[in-house]
Amino acid sequence: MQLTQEYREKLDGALRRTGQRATRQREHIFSVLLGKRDHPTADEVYARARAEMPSISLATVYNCLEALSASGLVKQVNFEREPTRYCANLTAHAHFYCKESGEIQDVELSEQIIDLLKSCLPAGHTAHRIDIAFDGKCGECDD
Amino acid sequence: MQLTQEYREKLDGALRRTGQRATRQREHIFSVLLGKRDHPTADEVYARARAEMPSISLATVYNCLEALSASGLVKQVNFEREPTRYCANLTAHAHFYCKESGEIQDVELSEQIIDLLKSCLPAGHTAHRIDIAFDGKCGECDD
DNA sequence: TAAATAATAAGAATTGTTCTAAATATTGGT
DNA sequence: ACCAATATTTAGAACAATTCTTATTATTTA
Repeated sequence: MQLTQEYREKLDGALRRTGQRATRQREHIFSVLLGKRDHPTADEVYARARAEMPSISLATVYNCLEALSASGLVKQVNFEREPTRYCANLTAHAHFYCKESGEIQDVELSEQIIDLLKSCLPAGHTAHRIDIAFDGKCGECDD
Repeated sequence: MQLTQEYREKLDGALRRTGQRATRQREHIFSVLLGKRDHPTADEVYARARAEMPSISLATVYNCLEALSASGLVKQVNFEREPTRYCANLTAHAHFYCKESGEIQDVELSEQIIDLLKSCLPAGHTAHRIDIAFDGKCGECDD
């Protein structure tokens, strides 16, 4: 899995802007996330990363995921107390988690509905992030 | 902190309905949550509970909080990877977390907006729970 | 190219939570 | 009220995800 020129520039720029260095490992982890757009845990990213870079360590995977999150290229997704998952979809979206199949899906949200949610906040409060997670049954698992 | 008759009946009924027993410890933990309606972590609940019941153990606190959640009287609230927090507010509401003050506030949501959110789901998907967490600055911390 | 700085690797440490097993409490049937 | 059956509590060990530590290696800057 090679990063296209476009994504490499995006990555280098984003890292530099946040005072971080572009390294082979960070590039590789980014390409792993772009390569299969499910919502892997750090362990899963580690397993996929090792396929092409056997010497990478789990600590480095965490480190890279943190660097990518800090640079704004990757989002961390949490469901209750489960391991953090990572995704490279940067559009405003929520997540749907089907406990039956274990599958996680992105749910696109309009600006409109985000604004509507923000309007529920008490005066003076400013939200710089909104996390929305649905729990339920997906189409396949639903009776 | 004594449970009112009303709340004791609510508790006993809810526990019985979910096949669980009413115990001194569960009553006490419930009263702790009703007594101060912030969003304490298990450790904080433990500290408060011990004030009146010094022999209670942390494992029991976790156990009671789990029993109360299972019975539907208490909600678990998670912010990213932080320790789970517990609250006895059962109305549909979101949470606002101010990282500056550390304060957590309930944000009431209308049925309308919940329905609107549900309507964003792909066909066939049913949500049996929606978690909404705002991150930002609250009125006092905002410039 | 050298010096300064940042990132990596490997494993130890930490944190919040769950598990285990023995002791205790609660419940339902007499 | 009493006994047996079952659930809960306690204390501490175990666990899983993540972070930290330190020496080594890579990247950047001058």
